[in-house]
Amino acid sequence: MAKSPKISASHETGGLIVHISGLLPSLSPAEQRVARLVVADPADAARRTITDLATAAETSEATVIRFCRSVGMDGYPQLRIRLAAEAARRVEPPDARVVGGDIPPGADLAQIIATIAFNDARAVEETAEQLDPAICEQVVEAIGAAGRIDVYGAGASGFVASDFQQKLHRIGRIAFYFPDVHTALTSAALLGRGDVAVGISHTGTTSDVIEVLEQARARGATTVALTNFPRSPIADVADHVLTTAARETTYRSGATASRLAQLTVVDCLFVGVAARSRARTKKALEATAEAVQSHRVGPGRRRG
Amino acid sequence: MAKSPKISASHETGGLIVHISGLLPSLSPAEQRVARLVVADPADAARRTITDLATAAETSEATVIRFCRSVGMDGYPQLRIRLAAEAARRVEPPDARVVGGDIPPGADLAQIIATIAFNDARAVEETAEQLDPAICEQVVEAIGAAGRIDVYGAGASGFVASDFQQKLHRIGRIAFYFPDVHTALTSAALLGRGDVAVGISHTGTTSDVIEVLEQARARGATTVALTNFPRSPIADVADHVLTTAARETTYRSGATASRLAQLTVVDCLFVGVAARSRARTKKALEATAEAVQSHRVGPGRRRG
DNA sequence: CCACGGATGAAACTTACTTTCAGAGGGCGT
DNA sequence: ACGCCCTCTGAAAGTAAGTTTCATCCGTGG
Repeated sequence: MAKSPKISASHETGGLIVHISGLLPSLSPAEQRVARLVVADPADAARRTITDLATAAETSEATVIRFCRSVGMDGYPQLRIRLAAEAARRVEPPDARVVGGDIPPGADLAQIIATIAFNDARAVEETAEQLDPAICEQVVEAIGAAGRIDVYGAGASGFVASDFQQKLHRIGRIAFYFPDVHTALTSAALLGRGDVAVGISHTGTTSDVIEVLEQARARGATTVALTNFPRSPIADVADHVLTTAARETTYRSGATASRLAQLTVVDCLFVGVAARSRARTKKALEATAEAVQSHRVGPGRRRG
Repeated sequence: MAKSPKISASHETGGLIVHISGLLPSLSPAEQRVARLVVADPADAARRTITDLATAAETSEATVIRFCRSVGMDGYPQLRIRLAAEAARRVEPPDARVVGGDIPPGADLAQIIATIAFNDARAVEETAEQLDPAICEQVVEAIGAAGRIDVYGAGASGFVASDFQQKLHRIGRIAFYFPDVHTALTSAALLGRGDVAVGISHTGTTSDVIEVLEQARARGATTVALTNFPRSPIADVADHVLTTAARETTYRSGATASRLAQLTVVDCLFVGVAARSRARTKKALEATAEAVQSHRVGPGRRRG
């Protein structure tokens, strides 16, 4: 019977529900009815108004307030918020997403979205984890000091290469990308000491890219490879090897996860280079942003 | 005209904060002040009373209510609860990685990598969370049944557009991408009922893309917009609006996070379309893979 | 049996939330 | 340029929610 109201409930950012169940026997009957409702479905309780909850517990609002105080809350709104938070936290992670696996034949869009997003996000995170900052640093240094940067890539990796080129260009670096192998070879032949050549190939076996990188290296340029497989042939012709960490789902050989991983690496390099010369970079970025301004229309608030 | 597209506000069980940031530019100034407070610290906002929040945002309670309605809530209490839930669910990043924020001036490569990867992964996850499967389904249906698909995008979004085109093409769909506005317009003019036009623009304000999409729609094609801002002008010319959820770091206006988010959406659509006709798709993929085989060298693929 | 004290709900009260309304300001067509 | 219209905005009125007070009820111990 010994009843001590207002149990110090200071620290439980977490187990509010647990805390309440613990206090349950020490509560008065009417308060217990409230408590049971709350414990049974916190999320639902959070949605109710105090009057509503009181009615559901077959008691008065006053008792609900007393209950709030009994479990250490200031008042009903605070309880509500805590309950909402609590309920949100105990949401189980969505159902079985096959890591790196294939999409099941009968999958609906929701499943597909969950699976893809999961794998994509994983690829990005894991790539970042295994990326060697020291090597990145060297590459950033080289690019930052380069007279000229060539970026090579074929097929899917071509997009990434092109993207990198555009980014570098945008901050005032002299960078090139060539969709065509022959042109790329020509360009590589004109590189020299102090220049940088970046070859991107997911498999690391794309002969075109390897060939071009080889040429660049022979001319004295610093060569960088970006691939998912560190011991693939492309590594043999690169001074610095950066790796992605994508486990590709067979079905989508469009290789999106790997491309996202590549883009992340490219982005890191880009920011690294940009950070080296902040002022100059900022100016360049602003100038380029301004340049496309006339091709934008007003923000357009619709909503009748 | 006035076929108003469905803004996927319905499906936000998850990314309320993200949803709000997407809507931010379409809000009125006073509401934006409120929104910014909310986005900056949801947990704190949930603790405040409406009067308190209004004061903090230097506006009136009425505006806060308007804000609640603008983002799809019934009223302030509901917003509070949702915010509390949201805040509880999000695990704070261990060290000070400024979410969506800028890279600190003195940052070393390791920090840069961590920050970028975090934001990139976040963008992918949050995009998937708020993506409406029902709308995706409609888009997939349309594309699957389309006689022809045009994909439009300018600048950074151009890469994504081009990527989507390539993917569709690879599974045997008739798809086009045009780097040039005039060519794109010409193509759009030749679309008709049953065809699909996809416009990609992060800001949703790229006039070139909007114009082309408008043209396509006028010719009877089904139009799809992919943007970060659901109430931007591009939404007005689209039958279906798909949204990404990237909070862009100012420094890297290369807009990588948003591009990753876009690629994720594109990938979902791609897999969705591919899944519709599995056998045919698989055959096409294998054929295209074989075609580039001769451009691959040696063993490469270590690790199994 | 009465005095006492905790438990409880009705009602008064306060605070928070919501709606209404009119003024300010900005854009657009004439 | 002018005036119209439409949107944004906060003040104030109005409503609903939350909180306090207090009288009552009921069981308990003197």
